[in-house]
Amino acid sequence: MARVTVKDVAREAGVSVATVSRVINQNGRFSADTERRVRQAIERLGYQPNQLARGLRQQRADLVGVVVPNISNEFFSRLIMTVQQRLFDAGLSIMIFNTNHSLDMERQCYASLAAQRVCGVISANALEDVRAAMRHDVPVVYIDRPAELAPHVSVVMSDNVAGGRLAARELVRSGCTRPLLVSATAHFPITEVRTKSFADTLAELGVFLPDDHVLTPPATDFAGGHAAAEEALARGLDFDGVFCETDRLAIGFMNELGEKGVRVPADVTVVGFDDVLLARFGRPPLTTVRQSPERIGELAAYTLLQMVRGELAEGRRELVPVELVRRESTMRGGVVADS
Amino acid sequence: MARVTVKDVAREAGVSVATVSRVINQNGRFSADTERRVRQAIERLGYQPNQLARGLRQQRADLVGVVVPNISNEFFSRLIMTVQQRLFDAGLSIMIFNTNHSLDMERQCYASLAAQRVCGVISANALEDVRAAMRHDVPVVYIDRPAELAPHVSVVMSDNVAGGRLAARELVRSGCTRPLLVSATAHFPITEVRTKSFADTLAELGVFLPDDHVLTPPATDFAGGHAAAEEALARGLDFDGVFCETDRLAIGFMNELGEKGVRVPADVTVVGFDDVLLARFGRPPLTTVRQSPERIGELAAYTLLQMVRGELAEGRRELVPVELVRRESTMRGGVVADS
DNA sequence: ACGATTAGGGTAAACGTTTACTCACCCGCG
DNA sequence: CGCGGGTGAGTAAACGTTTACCCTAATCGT
Repeated sequence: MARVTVKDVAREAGVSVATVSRVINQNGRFSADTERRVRQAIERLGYQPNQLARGLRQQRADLVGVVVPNISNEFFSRLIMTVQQRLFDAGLSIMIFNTNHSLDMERQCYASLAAQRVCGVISANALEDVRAAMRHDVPVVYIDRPAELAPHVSVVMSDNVAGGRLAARELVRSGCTRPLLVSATAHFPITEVRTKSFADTLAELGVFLPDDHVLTPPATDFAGGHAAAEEALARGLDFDGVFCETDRLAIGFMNELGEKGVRVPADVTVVGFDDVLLARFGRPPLTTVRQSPERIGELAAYTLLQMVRGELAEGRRELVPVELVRRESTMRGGVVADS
Repeated sequence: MARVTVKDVAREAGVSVATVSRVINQNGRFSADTERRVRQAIERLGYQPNQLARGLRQQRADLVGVVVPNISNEFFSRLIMTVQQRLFDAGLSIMIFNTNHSLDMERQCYASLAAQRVCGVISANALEDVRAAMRHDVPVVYIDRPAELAPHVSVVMSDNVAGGRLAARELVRSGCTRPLLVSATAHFPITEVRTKSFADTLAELGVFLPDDHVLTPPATDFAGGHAAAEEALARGLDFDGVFCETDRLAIGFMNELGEKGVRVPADVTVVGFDDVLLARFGRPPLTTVRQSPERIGELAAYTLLQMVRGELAEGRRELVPVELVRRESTMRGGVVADS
């Protein structure tokens, strides 16, 4: 299986390599007849341009780096799927890196991306400045990071202020007067904004959130929620409503409540954040603030494309709206499943 | 930020480019003193070798392609995390593609990987022959695909025969005499093996699985399980135990049963497959056949590395053991949460 | 003492593209 | 009829590495 190069195609089509290149990239001039001959030759030989050579010549690869803290978090995997789809359609491949929330790993990722001469980077929950780390002024889109805008630096994130407010209002609406907060800030700094907005809104509504009603479990997944519920019950905290800053926290929390005979929503109402697939199919179905990784990914990809093409000089900031999805976990008067 | 090349390093260190290259790649000969000078120069200039140029020269990139059907499936995301970690440690970057179970998309992925001149491919649940599609005899590790071995072609998968048997035995042990099967074969051809082994074992144990007790929902996630349970109840099927070929199917199934007042495990016992994170924290905690994407990923990465380095001529087949994790969903005599 | 070997390192070709320069030709216009 | 401009296409340089080949000096064996 000898590799077929542009030279072979040129010979086969009876033209020069320059012409072949021009046809492939649709720039420069060539006659319709020549184009046909070249395309036929490409087809016949099964030619595939060597991206390495192309990248070397153009001083950048048709490749973008995507850096996320935890790919097995549904938010990020869904984000990646849309980003990949959109960029693929634009002829770009993506290179995904997982940092495990580690700064060290993040640095290594940026180094690797720099070595690959990627033409752009999308970084979610970045702990560090990408361009500084890469020593290269490649376009960057930050997701869920409060970075300053700059030329070639954009930011996309959910409207966490609105999110926190929606959660607080829904909890109060469901009759909650003694709230509890399960925080995710330890792993996701951005959620600090949610927390603040949630607390502020509660205060506005005249509901008090005591300091010891703020739990910060060691993880933000089911196990974390489970642990938080255990702790709340063990410490004998008096609460009738919970805001978990992540659906997985909320689901773990609810399940542990169930184990201990505390009923949701009868005894405690619960609001999550994200709207993961399971939120709808859990028991009870979870009321949550939906953020759309698809929409965020779409915007990130679109923005990056613009920057890569030089169509966007200044960098932009996008705040993606969130929406409350009301389900059983906050429906006090609603249907409570069996039991 | 002008790119610094090997030439700059050579000048800075007072040696030739060849020497710099030799030091970086640790081949050829050079004195300890020279090495020190070169390393210092690299450090001072912040030099990072251009992977594109390197790849072009060596006729292959230090890059491996990873192709999966659905990255937001926990099995695959965990698989990817270990693969990435292992290969990264070996100096390789990975390029992930998501096919959405689409043959068309899969073909495009292989084409893209061929264009990138990757040095290896790991493909999970492949629908097609990778090397044929790539027109290039790059080393390949298939995951969960019953491919024929060949030079540079290896296969890693869970022991689905044992898995199906474990599930059947556990269901029968839990007292099930009227089993139900929720299949995933429509999306994951490999699970046909599970199905067969499950059915065979039931037969051996003298338990009959009627044809109309095999459900094949349109999806293999929570929604699919939900739908399957709805269908089973609507059709008035008489069953007291269920094997769902995926944990997500099982969880969706259980939750819908709960909605309808059917108790697990009192009325129906349930066995899943995978052992996703949630299995342990669900209500009730799910008995399941654990397969380890980490172990599979590790093996796949290791095998690919060997093939890439030419240390493994013939291709090998690895069958990764599975294990039964018994939890509440099959514990008839056990503690049943409230209700 | 002298040829053979080895250690250390330099020179330049090659990898497969893209693209800046060319150049030949044709057409239309004065 | 001469000439300017446009059209189509070829030539060759350049991108940043790696490595085959070569050269010099030193070491070693007899």
